[in-house]
Amino acid sequence: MNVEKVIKTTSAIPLGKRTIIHMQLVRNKMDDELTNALKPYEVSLQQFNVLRILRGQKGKPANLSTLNERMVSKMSNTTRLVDKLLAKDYVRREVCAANRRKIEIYITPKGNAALEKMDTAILKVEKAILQHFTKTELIQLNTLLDKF
Amino acid sequence: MNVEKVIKTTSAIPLGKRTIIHMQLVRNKMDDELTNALKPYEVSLQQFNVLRILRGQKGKPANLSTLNERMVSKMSNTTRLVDKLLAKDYVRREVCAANRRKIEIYITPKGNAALEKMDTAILKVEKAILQHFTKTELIQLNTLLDKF
DNA sequence: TTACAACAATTGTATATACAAATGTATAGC
DNA sequence: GCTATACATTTGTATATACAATTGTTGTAA
Repeated sequence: MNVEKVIKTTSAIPLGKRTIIHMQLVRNKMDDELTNALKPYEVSLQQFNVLRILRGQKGKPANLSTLNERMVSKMSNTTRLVDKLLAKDYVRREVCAANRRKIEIYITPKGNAALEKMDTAILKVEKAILQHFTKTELIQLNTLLDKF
Repeated sequence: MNVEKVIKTTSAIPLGKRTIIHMQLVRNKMDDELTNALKPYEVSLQQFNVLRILRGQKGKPANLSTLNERMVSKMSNTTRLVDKLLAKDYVRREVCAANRRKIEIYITPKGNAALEKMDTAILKVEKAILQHFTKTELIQLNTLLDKF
């Protein structure tokens, strides 16, 4: 992906600015492709992320603030996001018996089954996105990203 | 920035997935900081981007589809974005005489003056974001990003 | 010249997100 | 036990974005 071509500019961009724009362009592209892959399953990237977190709990519930902490893109409004998953029967919510302020959220078998299908679609896109990278390059990239 | 810490997970993430998450995290962070830097000027990152494009036109107007092509994050609704800039007197819009379907958009002196102040704020944030990178590392990062 | 397709921008509508305020619950200090 | 404070979630509201349909304009081919 060439920055100058994508934003159709001829003038030279300073290295710092270029790097920042580059990061934005790549993430836009990634998000587009991931979102499209999820479209047939009618879940957003955020919802998919929450389902993955819940699966990672291995039966243990997660409450809203925990979900929010672990989400890739934090958002102020996890309640309404979970509402959407609830409407699809992908999650179950219960008031925590020990602390009635907390809400415990579980993934349902239906949610798990849907998630498995999404996994396949996502994995395919991930491979496509990273197809031009060798393992060494990916490690190198991760090392550089750590510096942010 | 450590992926595992940010999303508070202990389980190992496969290299590919980790890279993609990493990119998202970094861009979230960058966008947050850039958006905050622009907050005092009451413009969004998108609006700032449009102003910069218009300045780059050096007096020549840009129409909406041109703006959209050059924006870092393309969006379907450039009309309303320009409406906002218009409301602040940062831009001027005219129907193109040669092709009345087209709208010509110019940055105003007021827009230019505001943009200059924003530049300073943005430059400061850009430096902060990239403070841990050497020039060589930035070049290396850009080369890797080209592979997407 | 008229009919039709392509183009450029705008508008309508649904959905998503950000931010602040409100609700209900638990905890700590007196 | 009572009050104030902190906590966890929910709700209200404004703003942003995505997507489709519409409007007005131009170019073209019969």
